[in-house]
Amino acid sequence: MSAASKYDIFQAIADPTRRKMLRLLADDEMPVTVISNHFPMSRTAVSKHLRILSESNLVSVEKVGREKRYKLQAEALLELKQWLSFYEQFWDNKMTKLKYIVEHDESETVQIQDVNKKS
Amino acid sequence: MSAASKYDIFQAIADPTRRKMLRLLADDEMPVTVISNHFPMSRTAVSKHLRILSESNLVSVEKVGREKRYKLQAEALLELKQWLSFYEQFWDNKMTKLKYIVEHDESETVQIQDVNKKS
DNA sequence: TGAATATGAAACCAATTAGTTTCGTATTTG
DNA sequence: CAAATACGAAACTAATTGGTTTCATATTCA
Repeated sequence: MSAASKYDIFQAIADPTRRKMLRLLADDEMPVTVISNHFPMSRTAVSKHLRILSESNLVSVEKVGREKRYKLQAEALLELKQWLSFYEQFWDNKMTKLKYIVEHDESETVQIQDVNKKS
Repeated sequence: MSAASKYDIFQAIADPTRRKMLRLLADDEMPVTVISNHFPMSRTAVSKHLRILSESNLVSVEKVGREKRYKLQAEALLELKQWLSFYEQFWDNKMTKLKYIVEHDESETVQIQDVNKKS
């Protein structure tokens, strides 16, 4: 597929500014200058963030005339989803427990914390 | 609930060492010394990583005698899942497209890349 | 063609991060 | 009680990060 991503996706989304950029690009693709209007930093700084997002394949770039359109590539987030999926078993267990408590009406008001209590 | 997490969860999982620690603790809770046997760094360094995981509520600590048992708190990852869920709409679109291609047998061998091609 | 626009590379800087070693304090055990 | 064990705080360091400004290049437009 594309070149091996130099940047870790976990690293890429660690920065709040970059997460906001992804969210912005989810609405529409746009060039650097437009993107930088949404952030309190220089266009160059924005450009650097975009490079990191690009190197982790979270955004793609298309040159149109003298501008470069940055576009969200959400599929890159599948790696994150996959990573997360391993841990779902733990929530599932909690959910199962919670479901049990609710169904057996062990208390009047269900307190989420109770799910974690030692039995 | 617990004290406001000083550490961002995105930040916490950005580090590969910390991700490995979470994976290790998924198998069982254990004290620092045992954990540090799995990593090529000092016990103190491991301890610092655990503090970050702890401050983002990804692990909890229970003091047992002179040791402290670190335990995975996978529910903290729900924040990540929620963040991710917003972007699922994009994969879903791709999936819908792929499903269409498969069902209408547009080519002998389905090439995943085709899904992204301009129409 | 010449001015304006869009962009990133380069050099630089301050703050943060991930590690180290050294030391102090609990707790257990002989 | 004294020695051993478990742990983190403190002080320090090197590398990385997130930002800056300045400059060069490509493209468009009048």
